[in-house]
Amino acid sequence: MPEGLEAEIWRSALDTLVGRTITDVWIDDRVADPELRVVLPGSTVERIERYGKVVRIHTPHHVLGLHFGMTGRVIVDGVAPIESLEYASDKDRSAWDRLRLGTAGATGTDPPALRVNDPRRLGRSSLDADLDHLGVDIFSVDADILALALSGRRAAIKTVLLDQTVVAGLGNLCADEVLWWAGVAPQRHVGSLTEQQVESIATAIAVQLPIMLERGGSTMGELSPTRRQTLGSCPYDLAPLQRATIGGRTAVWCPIHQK
DNA sequence: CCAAATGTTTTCCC
DNA sequence: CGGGAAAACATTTG
Repeated sequence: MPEGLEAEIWRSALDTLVGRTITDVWIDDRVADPELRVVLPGSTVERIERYGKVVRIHTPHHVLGLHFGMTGRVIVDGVAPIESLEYASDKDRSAWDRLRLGTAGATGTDPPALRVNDPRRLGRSSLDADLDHLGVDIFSVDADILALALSGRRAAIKTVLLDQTVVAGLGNLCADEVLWWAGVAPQRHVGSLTEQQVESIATAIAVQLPIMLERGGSTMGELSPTRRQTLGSCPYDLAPLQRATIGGRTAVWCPIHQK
């Protein structure tokens, strides 16, 4: 579930922690840096930042980076800003918690201020990780920047858009959604795209992602999870949607208007 | 039992 | 060192 849009929703929700002092740190050492429990207690949350799919919690001397893998979710003061459809039968199983932070101040001690819950354990919590390897953030894309980021790449556009070193924050759902709006087929190789097509992709990123964010995240596009799964008809021209594996991920697209 | 799942990372080959 | 493809990772759900 978590793509850049979900990370942004969680960043926003985590703003409530700013100014609080971290008192308790509990982590699953398999997916979190053990140093966290040494350096975080006693430090104050200064600000919350997001870059790509990573949420960063700044304290005076360290930055706690949260990456959510495929199934990570955030619970703030006992409330989940996003309710995942996946694993919905038992979503609050505490055995799936990978990180818990308790804070002094605002709320009592009972629900941890922050829980990261991740059944599949593909997410990671890191300390002072750098972002150098990431490409342009999804909310900073324009046509020129995208053209530059794509230059030198030859693989299918869908694959390249998912590469976090090219554009940081696009996941499988948003990538398909963007290409659907841009009218570009996912298997098209980057080198074969016209300037106009690259521009359309940049526009789709700039226009549609904020709309999806407002609606609640990467599952709120025209190619909804239901439509993807049932392979219904294209909402634009009613042609039957197609599905294939591209770059190791499931791609869904309209064979008529996506060229 | 099998396939698939919203994401990286690693490995191997050019 | 870089691009690309495929496998690996871990766990649950349908």
